[in-house]
Order: sequence, then structure tokens, then C-alpha cells
Amino acid sequence: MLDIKRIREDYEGVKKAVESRGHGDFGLSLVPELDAKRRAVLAEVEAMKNKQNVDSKEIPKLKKAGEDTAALMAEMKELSEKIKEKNGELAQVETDLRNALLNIPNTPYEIVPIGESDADNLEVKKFMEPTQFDFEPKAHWDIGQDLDILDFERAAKLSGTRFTVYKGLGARLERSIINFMLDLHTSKHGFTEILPPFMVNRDAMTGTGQLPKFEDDMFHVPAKDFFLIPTAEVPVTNLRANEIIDGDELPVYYTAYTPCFRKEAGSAGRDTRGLIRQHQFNKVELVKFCKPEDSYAELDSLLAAAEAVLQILEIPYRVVRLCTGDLGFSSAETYDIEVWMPSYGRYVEISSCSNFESFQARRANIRFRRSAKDKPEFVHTLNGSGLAVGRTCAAILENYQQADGSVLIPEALRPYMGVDKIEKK
RNA sequence: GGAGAGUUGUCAGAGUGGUCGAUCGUGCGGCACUCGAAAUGCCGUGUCCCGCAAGGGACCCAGGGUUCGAAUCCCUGACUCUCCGCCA
Repeated sequence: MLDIKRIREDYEGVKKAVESRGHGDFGLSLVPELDAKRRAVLAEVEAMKNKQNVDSKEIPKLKKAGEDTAALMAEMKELSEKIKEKNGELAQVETDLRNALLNIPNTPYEIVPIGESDADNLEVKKFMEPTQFDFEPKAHWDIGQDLDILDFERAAKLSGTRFTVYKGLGARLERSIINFMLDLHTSKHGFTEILPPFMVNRDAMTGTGQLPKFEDDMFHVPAKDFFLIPTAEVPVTNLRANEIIDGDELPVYYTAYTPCFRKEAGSAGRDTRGLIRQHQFNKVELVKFCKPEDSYAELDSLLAAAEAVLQILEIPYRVVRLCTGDLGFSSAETYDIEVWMPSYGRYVEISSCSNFESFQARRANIRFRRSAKDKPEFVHTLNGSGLAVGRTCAAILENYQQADGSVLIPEALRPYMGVDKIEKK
């Protein structure tokens, strides 16, 4: 959520920033009028309430003096009804204003390139060259089926398309990747491990920006009005909702493994094979809370922590800075890490590292106090995948495949796997 | 799932219709005393909104209701605790 004061003071600047995303003004133009109306109605209501407060204090005094209060009380009754009416009007304007604000995306950071789609993203770094093979490499879905470690057909029997069953060393590989990532981030990068609920309420989903706009992308559990989390970002960021964090505690670093659930509603026909786009996938997430002045340095170190995973696993990747048109709703700046996927013949997103500045903090009401004397301020929140586990698994299968159909296990995973190779039985 | 109790400021814990934003204690900040500290004493200590300001409004789990007036009464919901049931 954008700061209403900022919209008031720099409407043109905010408008320009929001429109740089390329999808209109997201209803921003409704805000000034709603804001003005809210303040006008608020002033009226408060004036009436002031009269009510002052006059109703007279009643016990009059009663004590033995005077008749019937006339005054009748008058007050009338006022009370007017207040109720005006209050309804105020509540309506406030709801309208809040809804308008909740549907406006974050303003892109100044260095975000202007662009329409992922074609306009800017490559800022590259690690290793794309893997070369002296044989015809296979796609991970074929490798997985040939080695009997991935079973898409039986998964379809259980849950339909976009689900996978991992089997044997496949299941073990997925679990090894999760443990490797968590161990790396907790022991080398200073993150505290969190194991959160996988279902959350509406407030949490609104706090990080998934609601109200993207309800259709989420799996909903009607029995309790819960949502299956689309990313650990939701429970982990909202862990600190409605808190005032002691300034000395910042920055706070959390990491969490969770499954993620997404409808993938708008992506029919895309990535229908393999592990790339699933309704349920595993992810290790990194979340940070920090002081505003530190957030861009924290984004750099967050990105570095995520990159470290692929560097240690020795898998080729590149980093791109997303352009305005590709930037997520809540984000002010995002770097995507894209891993080399031989079956696609291109780089595929495996992590998205974003600085949300105060956008989520304002929605979820996450503040901090620099010292005991200072007023609370909103923190900046950041998060990034560290990394998507299923895609990492796919990248390992494809980049580490051998001519004989086996797959070598990256050195760093061998202690977790107990074997150095997956081969056909 | 059934029955009961509870949810108040950093914490602990009063308050059952009218100067209650809220007693007392504790914590925290400041001052005094002290060589320094402890102990003690004094003062100050929530958040949000509107307003240039003066000031005003709101918040005692959340949302409704009753009333001239609600932390206090009523209804609904969430959560916590105890007992029973069920269960990994």
C-alpha cells in the first residue's frame, strides 16, 4: 500500500511511477477525491461527536442538581442518530479509499528499467557458460522417468495435471536440496529457520499483497476461509504483522522451507511438462525486515545469498533486473535469478529477490522504533527464493546428466544423498 | 465436537453504565542523592487519525447492537486456558 500522504503531496510523481508499469493508473485517479471526501466527512463526524461528548457530560450534573434532563436527552437522541448516519457515510468512504489503495501497485525504484515484458529485463550478471554436451541431452521429465525417480502419470491419477510424485532417489534428491539450502542459509548467511503454517487467513494474504487483487490465483479452503500459501513469503512476513520491532533487533533474517500452492490460472498450455510449473512445489524462502536506509544494501546481500546456492552447486545462471512491466505488484525492485535449462535452451527463473520497501509493512502494519524515545516507523521488507526446489532439481537432472543416462550428484549434495550418482537400475 | 472460564497499556493486574485513555505495581526514560553503583525519592512515559496551530476524534481481542452516554450491558466471531470426547 502506498502512503496516502505521499499521493497527496506528489500525485504527479506517483502517477508517473505507477503508470510506468504499463497497465494504466490502477485506479490511482480515484484516490484524491476519496481522500478529500474522507477528510471532509471526518471533520463533520468529529465535530458532532465533540458536541455529544461535551453535552452528555452535563446530564449527570443536571441530574445531581435535581433538574429535568428530558429535553436535553431528547435533543441528544436526535444528535446520536445523525452521528450514526454520518458515521455510516464515513465508513463507506474509508472502505472505498482503502480498497482503492489496496489495488494500486508499488512504485518502481528509480533504477528499474522501463519496459513492457520480460524481453526488456536487463541482464546484470552471468555465472558459468551454458552447459555443453557431447551427446543429445534429455529433458528432466524424460531423465526422471527413465531413472524411475519422477512419476507424472501416477501423480495425475491422484491430483490431475501439474503434480508430480517423486520416488526413491528422486524424493531423496528433493529432500537433500531442501536441507542443503536451509543449512547453507542458517549456518553461512545468518538466517533463522522458520517452519510456518501452510494455510493462512485473509489478513495475512492481504498483508503481503496477494489479496484482494489476486484471489483467483490462490487455492482457497472454504471450511475456514483459509488460503494455501502461494509462497512462504506470506506466513513469514506476516509473522511480524502488527508489531513494533525494537530497532536493535534489525535486520531480521528468516528462512523457511514450505510447499507452495498456485492455481497457475493464466498459464494454460505453458510449461505443461516436467517440474517447471506445478500446482504444488517446494521452495526455500528468504525474508528480511530492515531499516529503510539499509534496504537496497540488504537486497544485494539477499541476492548474493540466493546466488550462492547455484554457485556451490555449480550450475550456470544469470541475474536479470526486472523492467517496470515485469515487476511484481508489491515490489519496488526485483532481481530474478535464471538457471540454465538445457531442455528449454534458455534460462528459466529459479529465484525472485525483491525489495518491497514499506509497501508490505504498511499493509501488514510492521513497524520498528529506532530507540525508546523515537516514534515508530515502517520497516522495509524483502524476500527472495533461496531457491525454488523443484526447479533446482530439474536443473541438476538436466545439467548433470551423463551420456549413459545417469545423473551425477553435485559435490555439495553428496553428504545429503549418500550416493554420488543416480543411475538406471 | 461438548461444557465452563478468560482476553485491559512493556509485563503483571484493578476497574461491572457517566471527569476512565483508564488505579497500583513493574519495566523503560530523565533528574536528585553517590567517588561510582545499588537502594531510595521525584518527574515523565501507548498508538492511530484530522488540523498550520490551538485543539479535536478514535482505540480496553474483532465486528455489530442497546443507551443521551459503554472498558463496563446484549449478540456474533477469533484466540487462550480447564474438563470431557476424538486423534497423529
